[in-house]
Amino acid sequence: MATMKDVARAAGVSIYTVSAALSGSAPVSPALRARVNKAVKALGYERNSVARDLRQGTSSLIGLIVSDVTNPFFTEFVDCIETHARQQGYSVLLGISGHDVAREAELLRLMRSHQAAGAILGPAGGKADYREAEFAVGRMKLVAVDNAFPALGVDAIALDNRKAAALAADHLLDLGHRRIGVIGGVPRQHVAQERLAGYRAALRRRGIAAESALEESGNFRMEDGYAACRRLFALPRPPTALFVANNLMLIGVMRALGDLGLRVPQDVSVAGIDDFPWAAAFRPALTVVEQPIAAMAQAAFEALTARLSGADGPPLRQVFAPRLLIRESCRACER
Amino acid sequence: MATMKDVARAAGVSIYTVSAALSGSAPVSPALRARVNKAVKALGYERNSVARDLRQGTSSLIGLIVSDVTNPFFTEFVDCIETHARQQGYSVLLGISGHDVAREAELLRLMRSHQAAGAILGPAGGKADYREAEFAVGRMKLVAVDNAFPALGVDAIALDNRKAAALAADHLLDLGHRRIGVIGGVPRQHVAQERLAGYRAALRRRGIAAESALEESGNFRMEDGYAACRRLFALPRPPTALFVANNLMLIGVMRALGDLGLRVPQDVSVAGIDDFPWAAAFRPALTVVEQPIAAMAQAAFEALTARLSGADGPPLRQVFAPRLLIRESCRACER
DNA sequence: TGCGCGCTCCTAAACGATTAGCTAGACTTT
DNA sequence: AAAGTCTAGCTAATCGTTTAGGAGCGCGCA
Repeated sequence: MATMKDVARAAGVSIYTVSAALSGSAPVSPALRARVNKAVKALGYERNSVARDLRQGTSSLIGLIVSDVTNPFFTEFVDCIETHARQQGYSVLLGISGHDVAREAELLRLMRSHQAAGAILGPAGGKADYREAEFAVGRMKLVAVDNAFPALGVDAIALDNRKAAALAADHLLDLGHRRIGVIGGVPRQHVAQERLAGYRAALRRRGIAAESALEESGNFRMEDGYAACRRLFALPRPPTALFVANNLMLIGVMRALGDLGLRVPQDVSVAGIDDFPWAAAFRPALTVVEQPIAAMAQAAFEALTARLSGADGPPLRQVFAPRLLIRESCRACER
Repeated sequence: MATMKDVARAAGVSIYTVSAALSGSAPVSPALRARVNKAVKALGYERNSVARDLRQGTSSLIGLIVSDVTNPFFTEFVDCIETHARQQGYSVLLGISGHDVAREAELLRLMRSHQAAGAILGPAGGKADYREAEFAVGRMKLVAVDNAFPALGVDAIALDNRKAAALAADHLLDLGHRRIGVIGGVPRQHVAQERLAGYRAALRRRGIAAESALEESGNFRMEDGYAACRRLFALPRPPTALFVANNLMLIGVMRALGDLGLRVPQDVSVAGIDDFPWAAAFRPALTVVEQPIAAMAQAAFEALTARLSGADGPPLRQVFAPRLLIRESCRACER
């Protein structure tokens, strides 16, 4: 509540001196510095960042927009970004888009309006959604993560999603499965398209024709995985194995299989994308493709700070390698 | 980048008129309003919240400090709060304290400095940590959640933690267990103390003496649960059942039991506090005590907005009732 | 002594919005 | 027609910082 003016008066110096003493922007004699510090303590003064930000024209805020915090990928991602941000003196403005492009745009507007220096986001849409986009407009630097693709025109940090899907699919194929159901993600999103493409490519390489009845998709949420799984097993010839495009849907699938009385891996083999802290504690422990989340978060943050400290040039794209974690949810096909 | 001044010039009106037209703070004729709107669109003007906040002396930011986002309780809590906040026109400044009181204090300072209107937090410390606290200092309204207790001097939203622990412990006792190991939380935290007290009270009511060797504790994280569980089963006479004070440690426990080759519930019964989206998909499905997270988040947010709209009076305390979800991880004691 | 240089510190002008206080015109009222 | 009442819009002060531009002082050098 006390302002610099109050501190200056109490210390018997000018506002300038207080500012200089506190920020170190100009030399201040030890005597005055001591008086200032004493006054600061006495009054319990705390700098008003809003005034500072107004004057500086930018703030120490960075935006962080994810489509769904309850998705363990983003949960950990948020955790990592918050840590980096705090260590570098930034505060995090969190937004959750719920896979909704309009909400995402609104959040970006809000963050611009708060003069956030930059933002890291997992875009909610695909190529088609950002035609007329007020996406990278303004001074705010943007870094896209996860569902990131060149057309966005901003730095992008992504997994090699085709490879990730192929890793899981190949594992199932190696075990002899030929009817592999897939539960893909939000069809509009690039990340989902890539994973589906990776799955199809893996089948094609073995000369197996894609069967559209085996291709389901959902919105990356638990209930979508559940529903899609029920649909697949209502088929006249249900699959012998399942590839699920993300962790949340994988959980839904496990629940659905449990409800259907199907055992994993005895009756059905299941592999998914996205490791999560619980995957190994499951019975059966889940075979999944892991993303290097911490490394991706660090890369995203560093890409942002690089832009903030003036780096320009064309948008950069960093692709990370997925890794297959073979646990217990897949077994050789017996049919 | 365009300012009100630019808009005013483009529309041929004064800054006042632009402000009035955009905020509706004073009547503006349709003609001028239209000119203003046209200029706004043409220039792509967006209000600078920083300037507005400086002038108003407060901002539309609210702080949200949790000890650990990767804890599903807080993950969902953050999700709920963000939703309410966005709907009410607030933006969320996220901080993660990592159960560290100093970091929490630093985050609060930061948020005050950003002129946040208020903050919702899951305090990292216990009574002892907030002696000299600069806790509720300043104009910023505070609401405490989860590890909330009267001594904080702010509105508090909490679970009936004793009851929650007793619910779990009684369930195990009803099944005939007499050597029930407990893995408690951060000992410094009120929430952990209450849960431990609830467990002890349940034993006492059955005339069972507490045995300190069976009382372990951890920092509410997975690895703590894992380690504590290993210690309990290294005992000469290990427990026949386990009560685990939170979800993350429960996962750690399940992992540890798996590594030890112990089956749940055949060899050991396990009950915990905190339901989470995966608990029911586990094999065995986990018996846990559920907290009404959404209701608590709503209560927290409403408590905050009530304070923001001027409600004063003594700190309010709202206590929520826990609910036992009996699934498959507990079984009658055979020894 | 006079000049230049380096320090430390000050004064005052920004930053971009909100808003109190005022004015000019239109409309009533008598 | 004069006076009063509204209304819409303007001017200028204000929020709490940062910082350009300058002032005063001490010191060294010619």
